[in-house]
Amino acid sequence: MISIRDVAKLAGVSPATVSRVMNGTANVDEVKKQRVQQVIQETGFKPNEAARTLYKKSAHLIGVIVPNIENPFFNEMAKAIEGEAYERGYRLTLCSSNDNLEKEKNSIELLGRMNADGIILLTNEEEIFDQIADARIPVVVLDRAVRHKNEVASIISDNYEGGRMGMEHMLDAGCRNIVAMRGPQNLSSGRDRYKGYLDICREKHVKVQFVDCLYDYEDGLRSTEQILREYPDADGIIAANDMAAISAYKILTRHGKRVPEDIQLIGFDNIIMSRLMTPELTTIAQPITEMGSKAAQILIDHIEGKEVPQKNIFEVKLIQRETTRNKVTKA
Amino acid sequence: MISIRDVAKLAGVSPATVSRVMNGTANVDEVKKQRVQQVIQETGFKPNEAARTLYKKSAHLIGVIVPNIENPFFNEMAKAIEGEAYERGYRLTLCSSNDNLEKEKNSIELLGRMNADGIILLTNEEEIFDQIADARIPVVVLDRAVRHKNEVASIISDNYEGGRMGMEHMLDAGCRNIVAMRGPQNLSSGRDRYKGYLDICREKHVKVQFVDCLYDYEDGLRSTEQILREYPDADGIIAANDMAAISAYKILTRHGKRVPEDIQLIGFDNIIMSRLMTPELTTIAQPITEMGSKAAQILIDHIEGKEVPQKNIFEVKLIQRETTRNKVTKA
DNA sequence: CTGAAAGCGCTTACAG
DNA sequence: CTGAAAGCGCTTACAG
Repeated sequence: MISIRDVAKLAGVSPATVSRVMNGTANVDEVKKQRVQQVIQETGFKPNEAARTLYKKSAHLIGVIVPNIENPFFNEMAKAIEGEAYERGYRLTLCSSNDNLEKEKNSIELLGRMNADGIILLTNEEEIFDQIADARIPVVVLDRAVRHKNEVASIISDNYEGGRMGMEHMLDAGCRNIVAMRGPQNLSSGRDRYKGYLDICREKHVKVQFVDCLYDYEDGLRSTEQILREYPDADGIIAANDMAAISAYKILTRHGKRVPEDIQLIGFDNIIMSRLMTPELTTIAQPITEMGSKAAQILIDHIEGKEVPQKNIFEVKLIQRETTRNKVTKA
Repeated sequence: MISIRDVAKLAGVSPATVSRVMNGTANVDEVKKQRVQQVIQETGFKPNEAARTLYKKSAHLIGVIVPNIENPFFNEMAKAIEGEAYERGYRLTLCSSNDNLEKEKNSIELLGRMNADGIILLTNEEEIFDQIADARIPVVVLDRAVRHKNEVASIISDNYEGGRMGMEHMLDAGCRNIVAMRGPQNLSSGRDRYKGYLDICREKHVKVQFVDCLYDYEDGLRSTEQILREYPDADGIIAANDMAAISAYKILTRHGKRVPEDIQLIGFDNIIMSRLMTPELTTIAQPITEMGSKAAQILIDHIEGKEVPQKNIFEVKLIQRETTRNKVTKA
């Protein structure tokens, strides 16, 4: 492999000068600069990042830790993060933790050893923050509201408002017997959505009816069965998220219920799949791509020494599609 | 940050000895070893990977380049790759190229500069191989049949046999007017699936009917419309892949066609979504996870100097679900 | 503007 | 078994 010394020799300058030309880090005599650039061209010299990293203690690397990269929600986030990071000259290294705390910890340790510049965290393990503090790497928390020392910022959408909007829409759509799936209560998104739902119930004097449900397909199946058992006359389901809504649609269909004629259904997130499925899913949209980009942007801004907003809350909005009916005017 | 010299000092040995203890690369006196390990424990010393990389010219890093990480197929592959790589002590850096050749090239160049040990390639840009040759990094090609110099191995499933199986199943299911979506002909998977379909047509004396279709949702929509226009009496569609089948289902439903009563539908790939959708999709399954793992395994084996099989072809199999009917016994 | 020198934090021949 | 030394390939004070 050709090194900076080789280039220097060929161009008749010192390695320091070559470095200065490459990085534009100081003025260099124009003709020498030309010569250096020419030699770089001709030899196809590529600087060794490891050497650079060793000196600068920065690998231009961002670690992204997601619970499961297969999940469309994280997946779309990851894509947005990757896009933004790439634009800014950072690479991304991925860890799909699969709820394996050991793996998460290992990944963070390794990130430290690799001189990663920052971490974007989409998981919720409290324990992990010690590890992060240890590695002394700035972290941006995405879709989670945690408070911790090296946390630079958090990016989240307005789940509370989304919870309200979902319930309001079901009421507007004419549902009179709504059951909510309450999302995981160890996550702020689950808590806030549920709180929004509750507040509308109170304001409109509607009975609170819910079952618990995780954010995944399997548990969506289970909890829909539970709803059908415990609330056989339900005419509306507010799913914990889109994935659970996909499960709900399947179970409802299995039981011969038509959506939205017999029972209406709303999701949360607006993952791509919600639009691909048939019927298309009504849902509360989080701006997933914007949130992912923002996370990368804020982290990199911070890495580069800029001042950065700590709390970043994105608006959600109702996207009405085919699993709920249009607003019915009261008789 | 604490370095190997600090550890050495505290343990009363030389840095070389600490290195030997950490890496188990030579015998070290038992009591010194104990002391070193103790100091490492107490100080929480973590070796700097950049320094190690600089010397060894290996970052224990694998680059994965996919056309689009959002696509469930690549996504599931990526997860499998990540899992295997992690087990073997390699990290993974991700590039979602979005069919941007420039980005792909940049990524590969950067991979070289970062001392990446290998690349797993899921894209099909011919041009890119020059870049790879330039970077002198071994590459394993996944789901693509390309032949090139630094290509260590290729992993692929038996698309030809899958093409045959799909068509045979449609015939068995009682279809008499089948239309195939012919996948992208610049990809071996598209060519081979189509070839399998053709051969069954010939063997069974069935008319060849097809439209062209890319592997994505949008084009699936378009090409299904085309089928309905050009072959209004079709009673079976062989989709280019599962994603296109998802589109087809939507368009068919829009046109008031029931699946499988009026028209039967089969996909290809067995992405997770094919099982989540309602009705569940009949499809030809590729062992996506196994293929991803294998790719990582083979690449790492090669990196570590082992001999490795060049061609790796995985079997496909029919998974009959709800969009086709059971075998009808001939009258 | 520019080069010689030191240093980033490891690893591994080389001697002993 | 073990340490001193050199080297991996850069970057940046420091002098001039």
